[in-house]
Amino acid sequence: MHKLYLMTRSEENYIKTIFHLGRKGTQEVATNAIAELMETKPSSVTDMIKKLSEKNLVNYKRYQGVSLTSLGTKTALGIIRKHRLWEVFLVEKLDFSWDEVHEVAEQLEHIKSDKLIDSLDRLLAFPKFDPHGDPIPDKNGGFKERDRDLLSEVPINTVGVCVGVKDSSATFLKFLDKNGIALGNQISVKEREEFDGSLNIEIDGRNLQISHVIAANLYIKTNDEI
Amino acid sequence: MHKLYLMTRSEENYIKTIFHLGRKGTQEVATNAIAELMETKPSSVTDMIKKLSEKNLVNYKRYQGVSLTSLGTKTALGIIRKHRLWEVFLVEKLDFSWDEVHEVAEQLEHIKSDKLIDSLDRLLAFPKFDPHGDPIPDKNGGFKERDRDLLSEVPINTVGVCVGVKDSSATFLKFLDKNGIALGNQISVKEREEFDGSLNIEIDGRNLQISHVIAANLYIKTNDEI
DNA sequence: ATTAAAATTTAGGCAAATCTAAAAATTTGT
DNA sequence: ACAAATTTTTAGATTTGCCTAAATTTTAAT
Ligand SMILES: [Mn+2]
Ligand SMILES: [Mn+2]
Ligand SMILES: [Mn+2]
Ligand SMILES: [Mn+2]
Repeated sequence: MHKLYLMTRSEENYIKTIFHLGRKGTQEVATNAIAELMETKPSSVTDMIKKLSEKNLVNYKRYQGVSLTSLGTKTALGIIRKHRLWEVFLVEKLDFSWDEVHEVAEQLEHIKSDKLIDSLDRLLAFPKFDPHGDPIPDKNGGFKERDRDLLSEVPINTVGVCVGVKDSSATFLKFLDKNGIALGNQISVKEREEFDGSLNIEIDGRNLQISHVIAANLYIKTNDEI
Repeated sequence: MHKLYLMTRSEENYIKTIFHLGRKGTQEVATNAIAELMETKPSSVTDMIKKLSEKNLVNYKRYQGVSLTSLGTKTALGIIRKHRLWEVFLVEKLDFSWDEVHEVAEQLEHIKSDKLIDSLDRLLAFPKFDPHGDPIPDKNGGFKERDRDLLSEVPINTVGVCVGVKDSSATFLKFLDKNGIALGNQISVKEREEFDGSLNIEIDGRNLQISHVIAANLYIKTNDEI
């Protein structure tokens, strides 16, 4: 029934991009937004959208943007599941660092084999999150965003654990490495500088001053939950 | 220097096919042979050969067939290395059976990342042979064909170990499974039926009658070496 | 040595995925 | 409300990899 298996790599990349853009706003996804994220031209996007629409992967009305159908969403989740499982594999089994995995996972996510990905899942002991703290959809596409907050938005004296990054560019991740910030670290927010929004935090015992930009790209899971 | 990295999947598949066809005979590889193995048309092969020739991957003179250049050979060995390492991975780490790995490896062999393949090599403890008994080229493309003989061609009373298959189609491999024939098995040749070339062998203690066709697709490493 | 057969290449086309430039629709600003 | 700016789509090319059909070259058979 689902001919997901005869999708081209390009089609898969469009679907994935539309999924990511669609998550944030509740609006339809704009042609230009897709083009920008995929580093292609709007006219190319329009062409592809028409094809995806034919295949019932997206809802599309001219000039009105696109959204994924349920089939499209399912497809996107399948690709994201593969991407993130491969990222875990690279870190856990092949000793890649978290700033090296994305590029390779971009290739591996297009490998077609249900058995492969389910076996990989088992080998990795069914991980729930990837190396950047992003949730991994299960076999049926089910996944729960973890309850978490940007470090830049929690009140002073909040205590919690670093559970993810918003920006997962290699540049940012290497910066975090250099400053000894990693997922799993205990963090408490000591002070917020009103002038520039920088934070004084305690992380794994050490004191550290981080800019607002950094804080706005770190997710924390606070201890004070119900 | 080597722009191996900007080869398309199609180019890589042609190079790999030319390598495999070139191994056997010492002759140039024929256009039609490539077309048949790749299930494409001779005219398509000619088109691609021209492109590969431009890129200095094959030697080509019109109507005279092709052969790999040293760059082409190096490229082929790189792809074969990846293919076979992935096959080992699938069997050793993901519990695939030896008849299931080839199709997936056909996809995985095109993933571009030196770090990935070298780490995989390490994870697998630098295997020398793939699940079908074929040798795995090392990082530098060096590899030695194991000294072995077709079961159909050794004399009566030869004793040895089953080390490989010539035909590695799923059909043949499943047949071997069904008859309890696996790599590593001790084999001794008891009798050869002149009429049809079938063999009476002892394999891991059991007696078994196998047809000439089967024997002609099983490699044995004999015990009587220097 | 010719002729017939087979192998290979060329010529011309097609589909996918991209692009540039121009046209059309929508949104924004006053 | 209406012109200007922006966004999106269309039109027409290009590249890659493939195809069919026809022409060319090589090989095999008499
Ligand atoms: Mn990633
Ligand atoms: Mn990730
Ligand atoms: Mn194989
Ligand atoms: Mn193999």
